[in-house]
Amino acid sequence: MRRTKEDAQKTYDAILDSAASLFARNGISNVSLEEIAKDASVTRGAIYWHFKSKGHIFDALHERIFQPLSEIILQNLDSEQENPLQLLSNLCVELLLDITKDASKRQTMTLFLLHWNYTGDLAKYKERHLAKKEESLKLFSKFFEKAKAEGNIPESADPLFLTLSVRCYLKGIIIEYLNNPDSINLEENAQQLIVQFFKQFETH
Amino acid sequence: MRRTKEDAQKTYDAILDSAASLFARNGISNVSLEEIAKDASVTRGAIYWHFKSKGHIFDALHERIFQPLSEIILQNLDSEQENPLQLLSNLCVELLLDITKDASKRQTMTLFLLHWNYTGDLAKYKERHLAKKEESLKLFSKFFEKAKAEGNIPESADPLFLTLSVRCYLKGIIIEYLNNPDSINLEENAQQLIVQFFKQFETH
DNA sequence: ATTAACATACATTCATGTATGTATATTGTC
DNA sequence: GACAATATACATACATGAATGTATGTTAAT
Repeated sequence: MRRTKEDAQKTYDAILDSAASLFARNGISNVSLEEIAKDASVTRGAIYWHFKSKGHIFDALHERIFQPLSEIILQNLDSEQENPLQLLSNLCVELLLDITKDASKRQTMTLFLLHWNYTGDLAKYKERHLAKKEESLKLFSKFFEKAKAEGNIPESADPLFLTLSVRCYLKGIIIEYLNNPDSINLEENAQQLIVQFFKQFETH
Repeated sequence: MRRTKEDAQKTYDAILDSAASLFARNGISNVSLEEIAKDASVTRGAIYWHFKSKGHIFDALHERIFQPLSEIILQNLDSEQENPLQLLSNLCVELLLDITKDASKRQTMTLFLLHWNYTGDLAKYKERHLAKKEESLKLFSKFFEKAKAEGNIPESADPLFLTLSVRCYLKGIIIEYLNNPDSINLEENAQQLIVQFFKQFETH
């Protein structure tokens, strides 16, 4: 039953898709390879052909996801139209709205914000994954550096510190939403949540 | 080997202590009853005597924890000394500092903010636990209601909405800290993180 | 005497990993 | 361009271990 290379790529993707969906719903350690296989309409044999273990699947998912994220941020950073704080604010709002619309991204977020848990088998990936997250999140501080350069925030402000603040706020909102979507109507309130938050940066 | 009632209570507590510690470190489904038993210096027999299952232990932990939390908030709410926004701000700072100091509270937070995951066996507890969290978190809005009554925030502001915002921010900070403590120096920065955040509520 | 508070032993299930089978794409050779 | 040789892309079968739940044994408090 040997398949063509394209076929193989398809099953590879199907396995990752199923894994992402199941991991997000049930948590990594509550999902068996058998479940993933069934969901992807293959057997465990196929999974073990493409991946060494469940941990390896998890690692592959991380790869597939964090590449695009950094690129989006960089793209936004490049556009020089408005003032950087406004840009960052808009980016945050879009990110939140995106999650409500795109099920795949929602799964991803759920997986890496809620069900991460790097114990046992997954321990070996922790450092590398954290490093990658750090790297992409550091891009956020560029917005504040620009804002500082243009005088939109006071000289005394520390870009890294403000970045941390935004990160935590965003993370909190997203996690709250993923945890129980009924508690926030993100589609309605994302805009206001962010705008209200950014008022703390107004110079007066 | 029948023990006295006090002895029984001690092993009951020891089991919960061990479970909290191990659950927080490794995630609920990555901890076996055998591990808990060993850590508590008993056998699985003792655990099955006191609890029906691992899920039941989890549920008992939830009980043991969320009672005190509500009480703390209510206590703070009662003191009428300063303006309510200042009170809330201080409460938030203290809560953050507390987590850095008190290992037990840190475990609790880790367990219920990070490793919650109500799937399979735990599904039956989800609704009740969420309701209890909702209840205790709604107390936060009382601060904003007071602030509104005293004219510290504009008439147009919605207490529930502002509460949501604070909740998300706090949650984000705590989770970021629990996730990797190296990324935030909470002991140093808690104060500033909160003060900066509360600037958005200043009327000007 | 009875039952509470466990400890021990066992039976079962489930997930993982590996070994093996197999059909077909692909590659090299003429 | 036909044909064999080989590696690929899986499926199937099995072996192992770990975790759970339960049944039963034991001891001392009540």
